[in-house]
Amino acid sequence: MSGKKLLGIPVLVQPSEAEKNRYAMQQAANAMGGTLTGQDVYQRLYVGSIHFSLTEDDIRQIFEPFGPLDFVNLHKDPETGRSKGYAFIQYKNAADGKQALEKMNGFDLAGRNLKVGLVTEKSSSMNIVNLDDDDSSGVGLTSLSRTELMQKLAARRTDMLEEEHEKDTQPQLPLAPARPAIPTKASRTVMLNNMFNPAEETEPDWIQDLEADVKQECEQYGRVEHIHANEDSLGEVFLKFDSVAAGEQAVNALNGRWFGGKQISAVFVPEAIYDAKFK
DNA sequence: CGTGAGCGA
Repeated sequence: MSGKKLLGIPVLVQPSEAEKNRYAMQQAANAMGGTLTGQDVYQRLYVGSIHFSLTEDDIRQIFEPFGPLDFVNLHKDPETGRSKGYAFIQYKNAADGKQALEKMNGFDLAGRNLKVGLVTEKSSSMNIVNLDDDDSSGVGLTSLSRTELMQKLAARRTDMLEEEHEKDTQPQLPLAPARPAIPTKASRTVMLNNMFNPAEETEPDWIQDLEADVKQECEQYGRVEHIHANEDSLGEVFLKFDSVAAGEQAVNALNGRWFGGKQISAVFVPEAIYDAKFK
């Protein structure tokens, strides 16, 4: 499966890591006098290298296709609410967890390779029942991640429609993971965020100047057919390229990059939504 | 300045 492309995204499978963890885990389990059975270890998984813009809900969407989850626990900095990039998840059934580990370890999600492994248990407190009230998906969002969230919600809707469509051909356990609802649906229409702060702008024509600059800068990825900077936002710039490939290049090149002291994000916008916005 | 991988309250 290594090197295979899923959703136009390369998949890297790293069996050595998983294998290492498995050995360590089973030895630990044996040493502990059999508190953990060979099945149990697969229920709880460590998921690392998660893109920082993904929420607990996103993680759930990505891993739930393998089977029902008890909880998803994405670790965040309590101060800022920012993701720390790793999570613990628990499946109701160990067999599902095994599938998830094998299929999702190394999965290139939003530009990062997911690390999925067995949990290295802490010595004490191992049977905390962590019930997860999952309606906290909107807490501590910066204005930047809020727009990304809206992005993802929009993407999720179309995903659900597509999944409905595929339902009759889907087996119980998908061979390949169902399309995760991630902000990575490639399109030629793109939104940049945090490109400017209107409060800091003084020139009367700053918005036009900015559009011209951004357009010129972005022509290296492909022909820019349309651009619009939203002056009532915290730096939104919408771009339509001439091809999906160009949009992908732009997102890959620009997302996370720094631009005049601000870190910008670049996400795909479904073309239909884009068109509806600007007509 | 810049989330590097990271095994939790």
